[in-house]
Amino acid sequence: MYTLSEIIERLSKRIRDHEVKVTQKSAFSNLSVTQIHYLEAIRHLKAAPPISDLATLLKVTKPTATVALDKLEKSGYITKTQSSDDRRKSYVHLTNKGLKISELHDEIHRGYAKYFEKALEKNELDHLVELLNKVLTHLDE
Amino acid sequence: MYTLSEIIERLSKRIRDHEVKVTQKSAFSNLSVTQIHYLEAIRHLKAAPPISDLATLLKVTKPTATVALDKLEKSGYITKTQSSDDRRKSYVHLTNKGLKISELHDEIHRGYAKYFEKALEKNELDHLVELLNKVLTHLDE
DNA sequence: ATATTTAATTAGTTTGTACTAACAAATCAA
DNA sequence: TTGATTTGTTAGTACAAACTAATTAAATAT
Repeated sequence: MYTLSEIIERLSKRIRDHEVKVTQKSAFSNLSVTQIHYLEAIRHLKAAPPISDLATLLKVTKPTATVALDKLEKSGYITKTQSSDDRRKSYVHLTNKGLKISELHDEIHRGYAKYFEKALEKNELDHLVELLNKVLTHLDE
Repeated sequence: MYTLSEIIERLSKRIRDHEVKVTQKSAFSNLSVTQIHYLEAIRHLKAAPPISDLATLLKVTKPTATVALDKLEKSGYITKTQSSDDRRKSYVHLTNKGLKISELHDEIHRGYAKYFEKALEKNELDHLVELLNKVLTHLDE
């Protein structure tokens, strides 16, 4: 029987390992976890974000984001369009290729969720989801 | 209301961020998360392990482990002693300094556990711990 | 005794991700 | 209009963390 802090440590480590492992295969082969996080961030924002917004969101400097996005553009995962009302701005868009990859990434977590589903009964699982939602909601505040 | 896979994604990301953030402060200032994982691994093993064992456990090559441990030795977090029955072997020990740091690291997770405790009632928390233990046990098999 | 294997190291390299400084171009404010 | 600010880029750098190949020394097997 693990304590809560042990559970937190073990579970987060395992999920991370799983993410890295799956990422370094198949469709993701040439993308790092960090790069995929850029794609995810773009997708989760409603409108195509300017580079600064992405830098802020991902907590990196603008040059860091610029360089990372350059790579992603060259490999065809994103495109940039210049804003018409402020021509300094470049909006970042996912290409179909980029969209697919970022959706595949969600699949990793869904895959991991299956382990939970296997380990628990339906009603236990529902309760777990409920409890964890409560925790997450509390963290969001 | 988040789905299970969203929960997994968000929670593991937050815990990781928390770990990195706390690690880059105070007593940890000059140690990376990876380096702390070496210290943790040494502590969690009963006897002082030879370098090869650590490399295997941490899933890196021996040269990688050697270099990492050299650094930790120079900074005074570990020591090495030559085995008497096989003089090729070097056993790795934590110094007091290294022990303290690795224990402090546990503190990070205990700190994170507090967020859970704040968000939930006592009986909810107990139930959550029970359910997550069931998941972890299933994963361990 | 000689060959093979094992433990650890050294050297050299690669990759990923970040930074600062300096700058151009566009916009905004005085 | 002129100066300050903002957006994004380029150039140069730094560092962690990993790898392979080659080497030393010790132990084991033939």
